[in-house]
Amino acid sequence: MSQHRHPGAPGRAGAVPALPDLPEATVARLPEYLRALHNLAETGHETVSSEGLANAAGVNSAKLRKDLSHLGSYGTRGVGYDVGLLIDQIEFVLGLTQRRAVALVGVGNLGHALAGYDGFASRGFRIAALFDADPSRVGEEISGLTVRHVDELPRVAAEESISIGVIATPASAAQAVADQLVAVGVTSILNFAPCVLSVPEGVDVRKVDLAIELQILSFHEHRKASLTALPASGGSALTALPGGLAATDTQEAIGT
Amino acid sequence: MSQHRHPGAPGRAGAVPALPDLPEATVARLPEYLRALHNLAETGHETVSSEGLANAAGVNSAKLRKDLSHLGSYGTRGVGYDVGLLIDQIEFVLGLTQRRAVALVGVGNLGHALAGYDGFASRGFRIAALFDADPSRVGEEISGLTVRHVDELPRVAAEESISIGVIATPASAAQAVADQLVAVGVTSILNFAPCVLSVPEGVDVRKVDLAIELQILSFHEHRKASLTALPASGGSALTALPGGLAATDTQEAIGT
DNA sequence: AGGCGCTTGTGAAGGGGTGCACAAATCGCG
DNA sequence: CGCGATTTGTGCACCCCTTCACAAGCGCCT
Repeated sequence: MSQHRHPGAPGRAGAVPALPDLPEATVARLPEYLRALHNLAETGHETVSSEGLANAAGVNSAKLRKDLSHLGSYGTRGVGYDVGLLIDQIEFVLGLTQRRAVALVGVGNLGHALAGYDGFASRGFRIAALFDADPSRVGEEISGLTVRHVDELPRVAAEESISIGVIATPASAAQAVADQLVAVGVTSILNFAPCVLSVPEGVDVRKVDLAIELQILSFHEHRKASLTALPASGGSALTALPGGLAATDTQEAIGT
Repeated sequence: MSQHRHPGAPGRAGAVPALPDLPEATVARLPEYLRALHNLAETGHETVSSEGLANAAGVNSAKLRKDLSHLGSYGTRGVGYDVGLLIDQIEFVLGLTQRRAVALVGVGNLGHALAGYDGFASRGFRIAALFDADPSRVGEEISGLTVRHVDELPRVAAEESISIGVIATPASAAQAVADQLVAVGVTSILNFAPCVLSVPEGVDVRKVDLAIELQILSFHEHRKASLTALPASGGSALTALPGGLAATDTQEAIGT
């Protein structure tokens, strides 16, 4: 692999640039490894082999080794990886050494659930503020936080250092909210509204659309149904799956 | 809902299987196109160019054309695509001509929100039943549905034809629920629990992990921050990493 | 009728990701 | 102290996907 570094490191040999630029696919898997590692740590494991960790994370072991090699992590040949060390490394690379503040806009059905979701807190995030445009919702208390009007966003952003904005509004309001978030300096947005957001360069948007996931499953369901209605010998789609590796091939690549 | 319009069905006798097998990446984008098309239809558009639709869906126009060509859809050169026709074609391919029944297991924080999410109903799905293992939750009414105990799943599955199972339980319960779903014949599962599910071949699992999305954003946020604070500052946070990311290995082979 | 502008559909090139297979490295044990 | 068992790190080949660029097709206008 050509280890081309950024063009701006002339003199210094050995001076390591800020972060290795990881393949996007690797980045998407690191959180999964991290979760598996925490499980292992809690059950008392001190080291783990690539095979074991890959298994726990639901991926191929070669892929896992390549992923970890990208971030320069050293395992020990013949032994495996040090669980604690690996956790620290991945958390550092993912920028989780600081607890990031999240602003959640839209406390409807979904927003309520997100505000109360303890999976955020347990994995390095802190919901710092809740917003809604509906005056009748402002003032409501959810999970110890008071809902504020979205117009207060600038003031709150000045106090707290908002790292990520989460949009859980109806689609019709999402773009306006995104604009407001960008205006107060938020450069990472997680969008639950079913619509395309346009944002300036340098702002990252990830989208989660619950209905889309169902529609993708629906496609496979439809395909499976149309296959069983096909050839003779009652083979059924289960035995007729193509290629060698039919198992769990959907369990990945969400997003991008 | 519309009729049965199989792409290329008339005239071609048996040579073509019921469904073209689309690239997975294409399948994942079709729902996005569908949503954009519905928006266009509501605003009175009868046709749309690949450029226009690609724009509305947030993708490259060449990619969109290739995607649509995969499902045999005809646009008209010089004009574009017929919006209504394209909607029918995509809905057929995705298996949305029937309204699919969804069983939701786990009515905690997230499950509540999913049960009330109207984005499902508006896009071809019907939540047919709610389940939970907690007896204190059984009997509760949510969005017009009564929560039943998860042990009733077999009986309900016998009445309703469950197409997709959604798991919104804690991670500790997810595998058991998945097993139960598989046992009653569900072959598509959407998993919100942060864990890896193992299922038999032929069962599709898609996973949505809200915290993972935040962690991916956190990575990019971290990277952006480390880039702006770049050149002369030798230290950076790198040295804070236990074990160090000493990627100083110049182990490049002699190649070329 | 014929030409012109617009748009689709696709061949081909390039990039990225995946998985295999193996050499290199490390540990434990005799 | 050296050997074998074990496991990492990675070169390589393959495959999928993306993107460009362009010929072919269609409607409209003259």
